Formats: sequence, structure tokens, C-alpha cells
Amino acid sequence: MADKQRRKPGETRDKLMAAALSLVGKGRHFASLGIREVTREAGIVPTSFYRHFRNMDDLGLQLVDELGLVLRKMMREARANVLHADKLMAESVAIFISHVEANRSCFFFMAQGLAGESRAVQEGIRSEMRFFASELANDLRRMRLVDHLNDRDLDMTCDLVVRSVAFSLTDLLGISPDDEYQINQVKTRTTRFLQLIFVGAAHWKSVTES
Amino acid sequence: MADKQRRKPGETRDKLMAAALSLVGKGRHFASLGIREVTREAGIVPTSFYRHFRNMDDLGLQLVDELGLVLRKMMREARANVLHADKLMAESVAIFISHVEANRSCFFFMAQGLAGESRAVQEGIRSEMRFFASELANDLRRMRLVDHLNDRDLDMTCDLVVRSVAFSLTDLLGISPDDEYQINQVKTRTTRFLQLIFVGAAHWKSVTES
DNA sequence: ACATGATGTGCACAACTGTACACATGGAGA
DNA sequence: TCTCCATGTGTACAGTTGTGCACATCATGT
Repeated sequence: MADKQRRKPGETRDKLMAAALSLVGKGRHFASLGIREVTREAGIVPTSFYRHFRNMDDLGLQLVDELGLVLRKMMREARANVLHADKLMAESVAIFISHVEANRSCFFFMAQGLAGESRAVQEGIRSEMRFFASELANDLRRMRLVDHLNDRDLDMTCDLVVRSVAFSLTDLLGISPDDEYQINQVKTRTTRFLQLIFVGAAHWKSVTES
Repeated sequence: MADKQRRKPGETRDKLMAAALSLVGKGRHFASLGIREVTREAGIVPTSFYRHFRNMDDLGLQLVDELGLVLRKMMREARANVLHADKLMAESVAIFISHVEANRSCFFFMAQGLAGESRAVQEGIRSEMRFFASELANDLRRMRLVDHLNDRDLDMTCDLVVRSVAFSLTDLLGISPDDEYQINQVKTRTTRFLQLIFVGAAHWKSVTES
């Protein structure tokens, strides 16, 4: 008899977020979703929406947090699995791509939110990216691969890296998740981008200060 | 007496496109616009919309063409005004920024469309960017500044350049159009990105082939 | 055991949406 | 001159939307 009852606290809340994400994953844009549509997808009555969120923007903000978790998980995996410095970039890109495929809807939401209509969501995603870039900078500093760069230049480099990868995201989301060929295409291109950037970083000072 | 009559062919069509662009410029997302909303903004009766467009996606596609014109105009101006190779990037970025400020709504639409919900619009914008990158590659070849790069690597470099600038677009659109300080911030950062990329390009072969 | 508060439901309603249809009007080609 | 056609208007309607309100149901702390 404990079947249709409330199972856990926050369960329907999660169902609502998952529903929104699912619709986004099916190609809809988050900005065009309505409360009724989301609740319908979640199998919930519309008015119940307000028990958890004040409006759609609010739900969007919570989704940004969820995205943050995914990104952190990805970062942890990258730190654990990227061992040899020579294949560092190719491996990182591979991990990124596999996480995108595993959380497609979430990254859809991220790509959309970057130019979305809610300023708050936009700033949230941007802030996640900044955090990611600064963590990357820390890792690189720790690995002592870029000792010749001062902090500001290293931050700039990492910023550019994160942006390039984020842009590849839109490539990735534009192609079918099982088109291995095209995915590999994106992978090698993104890797080359990163290599080009780090070649630039390696010679940076020599050009601007010598 | 020729006042309320039809002035020119395609006039209301332009009014509709301008109205959609204006709404987008005010922070709305294109995907969330409705036919009635756009016609209202244009001062047109809703049913008249169908005389010019089959639906909203159709209007979006026409907007991509308009965006194409703006980009080409920008390219022409850059070609005419970027004279000294040493300030090449700073000047190009400046021209880009001034065009963004002059056509804010249009670039809003572009940024949104990159992860928009119409696959066709998405592909259209992407194609404009590819065109832009290839033109850039041609110019660089003509200026003989990158003779050591083969065609494929030059294309990649230009691709990365265009992407980086496009990403800066989202920075730019996120700040007030008269916040000179922040605009300058974006400008110098973008310029440095490009410099970093070209430093990388300058040393590219030596790393991958030597 | 019982009151309480958090959560989910059903119903209602006014506002808005896309779109179909019949009609008005003016310009261009015969 | 007259006729046709592209363009714009007004009315209409069924479906959808956001959201307020009263009620049902449980989980928990006393």
C-alpha cells in the first residue's frame, strides 16, 4: 500500500527536473518550455509544480546546480585517469566526450543556457565554466608543465581551453550520438585545438616579453 | 494618399523580421516567440504573418540570411581597415566589437541560434561561420604571414579563431552596451586569445613534425 | 493518538495561442 | 478599362496556458 504514496522527499522535484531535461534532450529549447508541458512529461498535475519551484527560471537555476555536479564528476574522473602527460589532451577530450554522451540532455541544457533568456542561468553556467578553468589551471600548476607562465597568462590559457571545448560541445550535440565517425572527427579536431593552444602557451613569453 | 497603402513589396515582411529581432534584442529567446507576439510588435494583424512565412522557423531562416549580410559587411570593413600586420588582431577585434554593438539584436539571434531548437537555423549559422573562417584563411594566405602552415592546419587555426571570437560574442552580449570598461575588458582578452592562437600557429610544425 | 505541516490532486477561469475563412483593396498586365 | 492577384484585415474557434483555491493524504513530533 506504500506504492502511490510519497516515496522520498524531493522525489517529484527530481521528476520535474528530469522531465524538463528530457524535453530539452529531445530537441526542445528550454526557453520554450511551459509549466504544464513539464508537469505533463513528469506525470504530475500542473499545480504541483509550485510546490517545488516558483517558476521556470527557478527550475533552470536548479538545473545549473545539477550540471555543476556532472562537471565536477567529470573533472574527478579526468584527474584520476589522465596519467601520461604526452596523451594528456587526447585523453581529456575523450573523457569529456564520453561524459557528454552519458549526460546528453544536461549538456544540451548547458549549451542552450549560455545564450538563454534567463540572465541568472546564464551567469550560473558561466560561473561553472570559470570554476572549471581555474581548477584546470591549478592542476597544470601542480603538474609543473607550464612553469614559464605567470598566473595571469595561465588563467587566460585555461580560459581559452575551456571555451574551445565548450564550443565543441555544440558540434557534438549537433550530431547523432551513435555516429562514431563524426564523433571521432570532433574529437580529433578538439584535441588539435588544445594542442595548438598549448603550443602557443609554450612559446608565449618568448614572443611578448623577449 | 499613398500613405496607408502598400509602400514597397516586402515591406511588412521586413517589419516582421525586424520585430522578431527587436524582441530578441530585448532579451527574449527566439524559440519562445510566438506568431501573435511578433505580429503585435510589428503592428500587423496575426493572419498576415502567413503571407510571408510558413511558420517561425521559416522566419528564423530568413534572419540567418540577414545575419549573413551583416557578417559580410563586417568582413569587408575589416579587409579595408586592417593595414599594419602588427596591430592586425587588435584592430580586427575592435571592428568586430563595433559591429556587434551596431547590430546587437542580430548577434543576439546568432548566439541563440547556435544552440537553438531549429536544426536548419543552427546549420545555417554554422555554415556562415565556416564561410567566415575560410575567407579568413584566404586572406592570411594572401598576406603570406603563415607560409609555413599547410592548408589543413591553416584552416584549423582559422576555425579556432572564429570560434573564440564567437564565444566572446556571448561575453559581449551579456554586458551592457555602454559599459565601456567591461567592453574593453572583453576586447583585450579576445585579442590575447587570438595572439595566443597565432603564437601557437607560428610554432606549430616545429612541434608536431620536427 | 492526534494535531500539524508538507505535499499531491481536482476544478475553475480568464488570457492567450495558432490558424482557418471570407472579405477589402490597390497595382499590374490584358 | 477591366480583371486578376498579391497583400492586408476582421472574425471566429478550439486548444493550451498560468495560476488561484479548496481539498485529500500522508510523516512526523508531541
